[in-house]
Amino acid sequence: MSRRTRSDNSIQGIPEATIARLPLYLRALYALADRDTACVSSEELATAAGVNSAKLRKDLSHLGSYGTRGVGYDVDYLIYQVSRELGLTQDWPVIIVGAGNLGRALANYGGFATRGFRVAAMIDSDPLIIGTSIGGHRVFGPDEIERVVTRFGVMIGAITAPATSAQSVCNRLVAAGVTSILNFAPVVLTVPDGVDVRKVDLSIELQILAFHAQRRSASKAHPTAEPPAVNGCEPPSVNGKRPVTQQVTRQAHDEVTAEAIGS
Amino acid sequence: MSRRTRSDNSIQGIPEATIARLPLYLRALYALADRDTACVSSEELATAAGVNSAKLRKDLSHLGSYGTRGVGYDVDYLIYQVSRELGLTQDWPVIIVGAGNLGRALANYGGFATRGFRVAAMIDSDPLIIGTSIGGHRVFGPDEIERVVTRFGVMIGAITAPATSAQSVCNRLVAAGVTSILNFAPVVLTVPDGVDVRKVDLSIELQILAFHAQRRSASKAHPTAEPPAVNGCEPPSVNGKRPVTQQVTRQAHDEVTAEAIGS
DNA sequence: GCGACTTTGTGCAAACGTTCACAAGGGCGT
DNA sequence: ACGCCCTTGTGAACGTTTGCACAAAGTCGC
Repeated sequence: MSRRTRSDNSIQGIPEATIARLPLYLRALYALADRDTACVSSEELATAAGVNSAKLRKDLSHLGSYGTRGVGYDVDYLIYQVSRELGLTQDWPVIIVGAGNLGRALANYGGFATRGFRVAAMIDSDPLIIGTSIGGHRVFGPDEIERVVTRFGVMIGAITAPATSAQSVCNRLVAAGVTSILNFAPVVLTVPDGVDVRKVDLSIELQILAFHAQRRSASKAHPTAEPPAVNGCEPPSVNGKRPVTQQVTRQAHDEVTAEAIGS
Repeated sequence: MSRRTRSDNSIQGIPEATIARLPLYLRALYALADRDTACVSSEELATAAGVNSAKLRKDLSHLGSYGTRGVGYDVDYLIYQVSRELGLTQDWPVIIVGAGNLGRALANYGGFATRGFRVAAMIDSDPLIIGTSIGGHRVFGPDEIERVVTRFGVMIGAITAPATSAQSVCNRLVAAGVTSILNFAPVVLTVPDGVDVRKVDLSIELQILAFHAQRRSASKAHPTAEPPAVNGCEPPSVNGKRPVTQQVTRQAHDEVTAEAIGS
C-alpha cells in the first residue's frame, strides 16, 4: 500500500499492469456486445480475455464498483467505463513516421481507425512516396512534421522509420509537441521528462520465443540431464582478452532497421 | 526463493523478466562491438540498454560470472554467452502466415534474418500471391503448411493473418508441430499445453499510450483537481439495464483484422 | 610485490503483482 | 417478506521484481 492521496482507490492509483490489461478486456467486451450479450460474469469475461477471474475482478475494481453482485457486469456499461478510463471516448489523431511496410500495416490496422484513433498524416523521406496517398492518408515530407502536429493537435506519434533515423525523427516529434511515442525501431530512444515512449520490438519477441523453444527441445532431448557446460569452468584467461569458444552468427548488426524494405 | 533443483542459479532458474531483457542487452552489445569497444562496464551497458546498472548486473549474474571485477565485461565474450543462453547460436527457421503488409514487414525486418532467424516460407491464402516471391521468400498456400513445417523443421510460427482466421491457422501450425507462436492478430489464441504463444498487439500499445496522454493533459488542464465524476454516484438503476451516459465511438469491432490490407 | 582504486556479484528489504478464499451484497423463487 | 444462491469486491498470503549498499575480487601504478 503506497499511501494514495485519497481513498486509495480510483482517484489516480491504477496499477500499470492493470492498465495494460484493460484493452484486452475492452476487446473481449466488444466481442460479447456483438453477440448481443447484455451481461457477463467475471468468470466468462476472464476466460474470453485469457486471464484469471480474480485478476479481472481486482483490475475492474480499480475503476470503481461497476458490477452487480450475484449477476455480473452490464456489457455496454462496462465498455463505456473502460473506454473512458483509457481515454478512448475522445479521438486521438496519430502521426505515423515511416511509410514502409510497417507504417502501412499500422495505418491499415483494424484496431487503429475504429477505436478512438485516427491517422492524421503519414510522413516519409522518400520523394517518390511524398504526395501520394496510402490507405486514404496523404504522405508528407519530414519537413511537414511540425505543421501537421500543430495543425491537427497530434499528441501521439508512431515511429516506423529505420533505426538510423529514429532518434532524429523522435526529436522532431517531441520538439513539435508530441508527448506519446510508439517506437517500432530497434533502438533505445532518449526523450526529455514528460514524454512517454512505448516500444514494440518484433525481434525481441522472437528471441524470447527462441529461448523457450530451445529449453523445450533441450529438455526433450535429454530430460533432467544438465545442459552441456553452462557455468563455472571457463579458462581464467590471464591476459585480458578471453578466448571466444564459438563465433556467433553475426552478419549485419547495429544498423538494423525497423523497416528494411520501403522507406 | 522458490527452492530450485540445484544451486538456485543458472541450471534452470532464469527469471522471465530477465529473459525479456537479454535481447536488449544483446543489441546494445552488438552496437558496442561495431564501434570496436572490447570491454564495457555494467554502468555503460546499462545506459546503452536503457536500464539500471544494478538490474543489469543481477540479470547477467543469472547466466554466470562472466565479468571481471574492477574492469567490466568482455563484449565479444558476453555476446556469445547471451546468444547461447537465448538459443541464438543455432538457426531458427520461421514460418510466416499472412503475406499482407505486416507479414512483409516482418519478413524484411532487420533483426530477423541476421540474428539466428531465417524465414523458411511465407503462407497466404490469396491465389494471386501464392507462387510469387516476397523479399526472396516463396509464398505457399495454406495447404502447404504441414509440408513446409516438416520439411524445414520449423518450430516457430508468426501469425500475421486476419483475426478471423488466426485461430484456425494456429491450429494447423500446432498440428504440424510448431510449438512457439508469435501472434499479431488481435485475438486470444487457444493452444494445447506445451505450446508457447507470445502476443504483439499494436492497438493495445496505442491504448496504453492514450491512457497516459489523457492523464497528462487532464492534470495539465486542472492540476490537483479531481477528475470530473469518476466514481461512486451512478444511479442505482433498479431494472437491470443501466443507462449509458454517453455512447462510445463504436463503428466496426470484433472483426478487427491483424491486417486490413493485403491478404 | 603491495596498496589503492574500480567494478562485479549478491544479501537484503521494499515495492509490486498475483492468487486464494471468503464476507458482503444483490436477485429470484416461493 | 424471507431465505437461498450466486457473483462481486477485497483482505491477506504468497511470489516475483527492483534497487540499495557493500563485501569480494581483480587491475594498475609505483
